Amino acid sequence: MKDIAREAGVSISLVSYVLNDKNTGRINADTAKRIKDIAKKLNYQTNQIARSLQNKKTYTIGLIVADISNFFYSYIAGFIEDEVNKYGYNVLFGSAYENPKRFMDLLKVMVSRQVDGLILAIPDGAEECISYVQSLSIPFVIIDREFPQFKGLNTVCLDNYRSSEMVVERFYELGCRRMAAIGLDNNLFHLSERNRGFSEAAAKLVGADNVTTVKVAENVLEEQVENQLRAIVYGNKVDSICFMTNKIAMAALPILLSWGIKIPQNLSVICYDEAEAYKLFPYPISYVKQPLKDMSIEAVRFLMETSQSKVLGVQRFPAELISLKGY
Amino acid sequence: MKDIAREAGVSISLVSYVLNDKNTGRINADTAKRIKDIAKKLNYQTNQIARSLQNKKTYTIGLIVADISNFFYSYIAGFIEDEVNKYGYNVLFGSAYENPKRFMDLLKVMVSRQVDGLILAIPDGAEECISYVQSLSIPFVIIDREFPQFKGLNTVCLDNYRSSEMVVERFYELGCRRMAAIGLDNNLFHLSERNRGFSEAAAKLVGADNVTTVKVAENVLEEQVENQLRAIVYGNKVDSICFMTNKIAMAALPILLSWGIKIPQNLSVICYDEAEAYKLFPYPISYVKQPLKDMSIEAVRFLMETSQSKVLGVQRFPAELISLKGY
DNA sequence: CTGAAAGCGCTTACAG
DNA sequence: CTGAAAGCGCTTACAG
Repeated sequence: MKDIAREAGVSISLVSYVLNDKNTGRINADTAKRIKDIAKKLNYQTNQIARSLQNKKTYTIGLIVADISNFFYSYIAGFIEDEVNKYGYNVLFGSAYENPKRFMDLLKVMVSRQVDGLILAIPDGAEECISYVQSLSIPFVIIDREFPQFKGLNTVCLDNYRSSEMVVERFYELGCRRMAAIGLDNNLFHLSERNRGFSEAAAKLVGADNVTTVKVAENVLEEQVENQLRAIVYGNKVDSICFMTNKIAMAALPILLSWGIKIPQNLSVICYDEAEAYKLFPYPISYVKQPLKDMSIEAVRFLMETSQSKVLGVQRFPAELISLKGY
Repeated sequence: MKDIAREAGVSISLVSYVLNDKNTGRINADTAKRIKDIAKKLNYQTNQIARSLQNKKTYTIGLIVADISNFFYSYIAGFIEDEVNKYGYNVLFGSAYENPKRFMDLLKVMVSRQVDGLILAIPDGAEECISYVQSLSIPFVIIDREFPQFKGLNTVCLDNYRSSEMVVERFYELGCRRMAAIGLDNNLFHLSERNRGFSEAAAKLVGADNVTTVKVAENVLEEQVENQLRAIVYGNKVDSICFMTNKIAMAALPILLSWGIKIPQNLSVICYDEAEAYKLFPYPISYVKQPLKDMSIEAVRFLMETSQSKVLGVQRFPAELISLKGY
């Protein structure tokens, strides 16, 4: 800006006004044009750092996901990026890998970088991070997960309870009367709700004796999925099974395939989350689709309009049950 | 910092020195401890924006990929994030969606945000962006793609020519004598090299008459893949086919499946890029694995050590041919 | 219609 | 061992 001012023979202030289209009414049109031309000639790009320091606004949204290389979060990241761009914002991202300490570190980095808002997928066991982020004056919204023990959190997530009720209802329509679900063994509330929705709806429709629900640990997922699957399919002789997360589905489906189990003749299967991979599976896979785009848009919209300090509360989005090849 | 200084009864300068562990030798240990304690009590986080303005260093790397929701780039993004974190840096990312204008806009945003380095997957037709980024004083490295018409570019990519030679050699070992490849119809050099490597190696081994190579347009990929596949498989009666990008593979495999084609009995198939999805395919899929982690690490390493203004040149990483279920 | 000045929150060379 | 001062590149209220 100093260079532009010198070359145009005006003050830095004036350059600033012109380049930001402020005070346009009172500025000589010729001078304005001259300044703009020089700026273009010099290939001037605002130093956003300096501007941010003055404005106390960085036009940056911090996004902390569990793992950017997981397609669930990379989809979300893509939608969020597209959406914040519409408002002239950019995304600073980080993966916490479900690690509370790493999450806290990322949070502090985002804070020190003065992000204007945060979108957070908070890991299991990071409750103290919630208190911390609440103590900040940065607007934030929690995505995908729920923490009901904290009041007044702005949250965008799936209606998890209802989503697994839908799964059960579909199984029932298909004539299934012995249902199973494999879920993840952790304390994340949204996953408990999924499990609860399944168990309660299934018990009501076919009786608790005909419902099997098991949980597998994340760190030995492959191995436990195989063992549990064997017990459920060959032991309990169920006619339907729901994989409650996409990772479980990706571990379980190849095993069913290797056992020569036919879907849906031998077993009805419904998975959570949309995956391009289902296209490569030789049997039709129904799945619970989360409206990730709508959820992302809502999260961003809230942050952008939060200056009016509105409250979002917990927004639970309805799931959609998709039948890939119609069953 | 002002608050800390006031509470500690010292100057802001001193607080700065202590918090940054500078001049440690000359500072009273007690004073230092007192300042650090107060900082902790006040939950002080440096304002990186102010620091960056002064230091002319933002500790931010700009990453522009084609599409963050594509697993190829989300893997890269994950690796790059992990790696830059080791140096105390963060990642500002953007997806250009293969659109040169969008790419240029993202580039300018990154510039105005004073990123310390750039990692770029430059789209087809964005050559003028290269001149632009070269005119800047920001170190940058191109990832995945090559632009040989520009000299002195620092590039990290696959040894694409050699990779498809390997594919051909594998087909040949398997006894295949009529080979085909489906590639993408654009001008990206790295993809041409893949195609060229395939054509030349195949012509040498089985004669040009026994080699079919076709290209499909990105925007009507699904449809063209189906048509080309029909012509190749039923018309040309090839015994082996290589899908030159992961998108082509994801479009083609379900079609082969629906036609009841058995792999490798009826047709040998090799795809580009590692995809979790292959696990769900009922036949073994061999694929060309790019060492994305090594490539990401190298790109970051170069940026971090570029202060010594070294030259990287074009680093071509060797591909690995993976047989999922050994064929 | 335009400019001088203060200030955003830091860092650091310099003086004491 | 510590502090006053200048400055990073902008913005904006104020004066003229």
